[in-house]
Amino acid sequence: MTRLSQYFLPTEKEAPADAEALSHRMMVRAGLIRQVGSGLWSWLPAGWRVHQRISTIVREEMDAIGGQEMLMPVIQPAELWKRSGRYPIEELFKLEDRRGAELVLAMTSEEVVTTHVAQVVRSYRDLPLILYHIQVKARDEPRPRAGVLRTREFMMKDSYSFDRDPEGLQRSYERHIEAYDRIFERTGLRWYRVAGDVGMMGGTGAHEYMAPCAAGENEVALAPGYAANVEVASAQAQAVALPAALEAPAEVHTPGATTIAAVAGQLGLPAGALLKAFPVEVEGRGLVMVVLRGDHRVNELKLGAALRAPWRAASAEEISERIGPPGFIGPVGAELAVLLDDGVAEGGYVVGANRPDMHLQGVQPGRDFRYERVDVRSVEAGDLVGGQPITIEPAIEVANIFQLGTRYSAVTGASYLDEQGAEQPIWMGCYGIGMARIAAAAVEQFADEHGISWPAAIAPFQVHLVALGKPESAERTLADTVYATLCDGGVEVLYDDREAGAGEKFADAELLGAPLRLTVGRKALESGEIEVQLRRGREAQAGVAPADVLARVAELCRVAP
RNA sequence: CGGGGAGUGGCGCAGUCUGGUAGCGCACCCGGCUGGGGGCCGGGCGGUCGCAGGUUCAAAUCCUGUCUCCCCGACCA
Repeated sequence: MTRLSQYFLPTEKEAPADAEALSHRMMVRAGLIRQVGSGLWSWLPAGWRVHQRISTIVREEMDAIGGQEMLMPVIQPAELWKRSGRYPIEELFKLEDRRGAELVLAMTSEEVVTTHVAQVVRSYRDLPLILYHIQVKARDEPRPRAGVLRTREFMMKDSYSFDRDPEGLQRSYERHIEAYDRIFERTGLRWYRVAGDVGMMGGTGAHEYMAPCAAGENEVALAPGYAANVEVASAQAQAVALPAALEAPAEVHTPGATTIAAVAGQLGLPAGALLKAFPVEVEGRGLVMVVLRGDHRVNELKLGAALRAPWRAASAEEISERIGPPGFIGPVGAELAVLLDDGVAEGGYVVGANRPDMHLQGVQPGRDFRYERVDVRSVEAGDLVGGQPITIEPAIEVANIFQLGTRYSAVTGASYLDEQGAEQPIWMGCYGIGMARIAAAAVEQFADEHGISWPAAIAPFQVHLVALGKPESAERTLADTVYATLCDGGVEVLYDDREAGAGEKFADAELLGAPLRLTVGRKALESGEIEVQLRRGREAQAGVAPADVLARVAELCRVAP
């Protein structure tokens, strides 16, 4: 029962001046959210309805795979986080109580949930187990941005799976994939699941759920049958026309040419005919030289994964001392290990000669320098996967799933006794979904110049009922009747019973974006039919007699996007 | 953390350079008209100009400090 004349829905004609992202502008204008501070947002009644509908879908699908909902605190003892090694994370909010005891605001709940499981689970008979909660998360983001897309406080569903062994973890992980696929199918979003970075979580597998949209902070590489975050994507490089290798490398004078562009320009060659040397200092291994095609870029995440150790770019001093003059270094004759990127094909390349103002031409990898193959470059649009060119598009990360392994169970002593009575570590997975990002992604994907256009499954209201005509008029009386019918029929309906002009009411209806708009006015009185319009595409539908309105709405809700 | 920008009624802005009665549009309140795409007329309410200090006869305006917010980048377990 929601009458707009009484409803706290502060719509605005103009968006805040400093709002850039579409979802930020639209959600504020539509009266769904209001800012409290940087990265801190209130959800107003209509916005919270959207949020709740998303939570409900998530909850239903988590329950469907046997997840058990619980609730863990936002404020947690720092001790737990020190034990897990996550206390130094800069994004972790740290605070003290009045006695000076150290506390944190949880960004996720691995520490707490693992503690409970460690205390309770004793036997292999207690596993597997999936626990989850829908709770506030706090993260001291260096830069909150774009409305509710990146905030310092937000609601997240986080679930945790506990299994006896890696095979069990794999099964729990796959169950989550099923649940998440269904969740995103139900939300009506455009989405895809991509291979993700396992990062410092150090697990054995990770996927991210991505919703493509302009405001997205991630980039996803796509090809038929392939989708991966560019952070981890691999693809076959596009071919580049190369001069043949010379019988032996030949020196060429390249005065002042310290960049790929400068060398390519002086020699009249494409950048891809050069090799780029990127010396890095690797912990426990010392200086190594990463070599890529001149037109390729190093992907630092992939490099970190390939090196399997912390690393940093070598300093200019280290380069001068150990290799040669910066800007003119290359793998030939360098006395250090060379890691050659997969993007470098057979051919004769130009490389730095390790002497000032000199390069070498006709260099052939393998013949002229020894190397170890790695895949450390960033993929680019047009690279091939399975013979098909990839495209790269921005996307919002709306969920992620990780196979954690035994990292947290080891530090909290979460173990069980197997059939032989031997103590075994519990294998864990963790799985997150952000409700706010799903809402924002839906706005980003479907809004048009008139406003939001919600997928029916997460719309704040199914029906936006607009009453036109003077108060107390016959059309108002009819609208009241229609409203009562819809409410009695269990339809989620927002009734615009305000004393306002038609234009204002239609504009607000399109801004708020309910999938279905019903209009009761003079035309309805004359024709005996209530007008029906779908928000998506603003398509007028056949009218409906007041007596049939429930059936018609039910029918349209089934076909509405 | 680096770079850029902004704080003036609820929202969007002008005024600041060149110190001198704080303004405009929208919204809001009252009255009337209109009643199918943000309509019209008339009358109103509402602002210590982010905060603190300084200069001055006088500060939204000049100076110093400080807080907050936004955008780009870095970062993003």
